[in-house]
Amino acid sequence: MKKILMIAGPTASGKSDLAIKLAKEFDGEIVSCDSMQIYRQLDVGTAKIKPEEMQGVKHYMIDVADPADEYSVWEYSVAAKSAIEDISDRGKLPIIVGGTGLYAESIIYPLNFSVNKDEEVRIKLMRELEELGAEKLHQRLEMADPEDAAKIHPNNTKRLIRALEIIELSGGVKNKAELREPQYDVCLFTLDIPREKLYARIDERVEHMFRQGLLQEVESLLERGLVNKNSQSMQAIGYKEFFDYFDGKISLDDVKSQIKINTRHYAKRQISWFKRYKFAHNIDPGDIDKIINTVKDFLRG
RNA sequence: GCCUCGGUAGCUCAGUCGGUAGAGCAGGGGACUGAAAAUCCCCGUGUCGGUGGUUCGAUUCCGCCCCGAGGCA
Repeated sequence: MKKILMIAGPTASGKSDLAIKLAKEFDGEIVSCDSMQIYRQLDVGTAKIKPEEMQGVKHYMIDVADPADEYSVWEYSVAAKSAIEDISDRGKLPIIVGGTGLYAESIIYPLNFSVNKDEEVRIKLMRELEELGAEKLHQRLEMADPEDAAKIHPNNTKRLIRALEIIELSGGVKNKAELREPQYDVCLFTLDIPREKLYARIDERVEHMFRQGLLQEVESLLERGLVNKNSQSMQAIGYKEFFDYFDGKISLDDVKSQIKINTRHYAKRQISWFKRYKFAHNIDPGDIDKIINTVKDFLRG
């Protein structure tokens, strides 16, 4: 199995900096694992690394989709794994970096499904949801796939619809995660810094984004017609909060504090997600010597 | 100075026809391979502004006081 490094953890914990250090130390190349840095033109709000900050280290899976595109784990997984192969074949160390748990999951374990999407079916299901209610649809899922139904709360209509959509389109049941085996030899670091410090860094980062012209970035995206309110990319924190401001419902200060709050919530969810990887090295990103030694051991082993 | 309306959880507010109170947000915890920066679940005791009085019992009724908003002067 190919050896890869993976750096995960909450937003603003210092993943990118650490990744650059390790890439230089171990002759690595970086594969981003971030569902929003995928998009071109979403630079300030996603805290995307700037070309000059890359310090000559090659980056993959950044700026690979248009802001109006819908992107999915499946697409990510295929492209990211091909980048990993490429890096590895050239004798360099692939370093996967990012905070999107599901995307990270798709690197650690193989996905056992492919693209399966149909706008018509989804619209039909959403209409049914309105007419019949979530309870009824959940019961339908229970008939088709009791195991899956047990895992999806009736209030979680987004997941509910997706599950039914998959069943309708595939004519069967959803694939189960339990059957999967790791596809790489992964050395995973989950960055861990005290909550208080993390929140302070988040606040600082949001302030910085505004200074860097976040408002202008969002306005420009809209003015050029590159996105609309419903674009998947506009669901990102740092973007979606502006729409109420454009509608005159809230002030710019409200937008800013809402972004801070949403980012904290997001960080919390990321922390929860990454706890599932019991094999991870939970570590302070400042403890660089220990990290480097851990990587050395990993590469020798 | 007088009148009116407010003063209840960190914030915004609901409520108690008198039996010590509850939502949203914030905060905390969690779930999650198919839209994932998405989506969803769980967690609410606080001198109910202060002080007297009525009452078996007051945050709820009455008096006074303090604070805030508005109106009349």
